[in-house]
Amino acid sequence: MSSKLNEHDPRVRRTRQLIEQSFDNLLAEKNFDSITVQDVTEKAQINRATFYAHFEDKYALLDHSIRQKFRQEIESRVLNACHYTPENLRMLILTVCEFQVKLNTSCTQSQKQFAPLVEKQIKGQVYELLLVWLRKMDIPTSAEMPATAATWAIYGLASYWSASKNRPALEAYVDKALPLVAVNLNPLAPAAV
Amino acid sequence: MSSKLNEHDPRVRRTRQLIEQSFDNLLAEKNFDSITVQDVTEKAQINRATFYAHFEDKYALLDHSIRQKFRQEIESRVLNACHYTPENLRMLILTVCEFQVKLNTSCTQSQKQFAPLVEKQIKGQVYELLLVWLRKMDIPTSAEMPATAATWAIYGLASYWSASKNRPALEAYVDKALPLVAVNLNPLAPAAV
DNA sequence: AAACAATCGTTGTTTATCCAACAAATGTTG
DNA sequence: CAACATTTGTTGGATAAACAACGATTGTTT
Repeated sequence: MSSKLNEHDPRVRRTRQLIEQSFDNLLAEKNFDSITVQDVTEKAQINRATFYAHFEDKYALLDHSIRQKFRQEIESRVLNACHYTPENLRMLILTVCEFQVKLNTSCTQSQKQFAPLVEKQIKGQVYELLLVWLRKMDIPTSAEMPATAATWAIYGLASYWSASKNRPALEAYVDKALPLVAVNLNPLAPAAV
Repeated sequence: MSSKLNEHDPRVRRTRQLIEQSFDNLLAEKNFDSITVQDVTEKAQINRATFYAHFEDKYALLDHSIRQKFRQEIESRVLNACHYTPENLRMLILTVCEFQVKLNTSCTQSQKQFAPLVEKQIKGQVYELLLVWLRKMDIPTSAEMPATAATWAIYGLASYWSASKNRPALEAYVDKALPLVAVNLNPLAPAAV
């Protein structure tokens, strides 16, 4: 770990990418517990010491990987996710819902142990995004509390939906969820969504 | 260029690979003359100075690229190219013939200017390979002259074939060419092939 | 339990790459 | 032709990655 690496250095980007994709490939073969740091570095063709310059250990890599995947999921759907629009909020909720489902279906049984990790990362990402949105709106109150409330609301609604026996259509569900969340982001016009 | 880079260093292998494949991709887009070193390094996401640590200029890269392609062509056909067998010699002749044809057909007009370069690289590769073969045979005479004769014979026969108006079937042609070349590699039993 | 092997996390040193800057050569435009 | 822009090789200094080695855990075998 030592001092921080320069994120803009091409070398750093390269090795990080190599580590990430090697890890992804390994996860498709084995379960997480049986993956060693050596496995990752061998497949990535990088030195083992270099790994530790980027990640504290393989758990930090897992964290980062989950975070990355969710972020990509958002960015693939939203043109400019950096400011609030009702449409962006829709997409955010929708993304969280689908991410939940994907975990329940496409992932192997053995990977469900990471549910709490995933929850933490998703909430973190959502919270950060909502903070950005709120701070760009000129509101008198602080942004932290509305962001927290909205984050938990979104995650809770998504969990509820993904766990439902026979889920309603996603689009329709999100339409109903939207005003419940937006109310925290529109303090000036709470009912008009 | 400075001092030589360590060929076994993973970093060296990586950047060389990046340069090579960026160059290949660019050649598919533009013609060689309009490709700059900057183009290559930008596409490869490496620093321009690093390029010059690997190649003297873009012409050296072209040389290397041709050499590489021909070598791959051989290695894709021959299991163990490191010693002489009649079958390996067959494959070598065959490879040179097909390489010639490929240049005359699939390549754009503008790339035919490199014919002499290609000739030099092919002959170089063939010669090196024949030298290895000859030196593993316990023959009293030196290996250089037989290797030279065979190299030119192979290249000449391949050129002749690829330039023919209506080419005979490659397999049949190679069968006839084989003894003409093998005679230089079998000094002890020249007629028995 | 003891012996053994594999993995871990760290360290000091060497090497490759990055980066910014430069003069020189080349290409382009008016 | 002259002014200008682009590309070319090269340089010195900073930083990331490679490498080998190490003690410390951890896991396995007997």
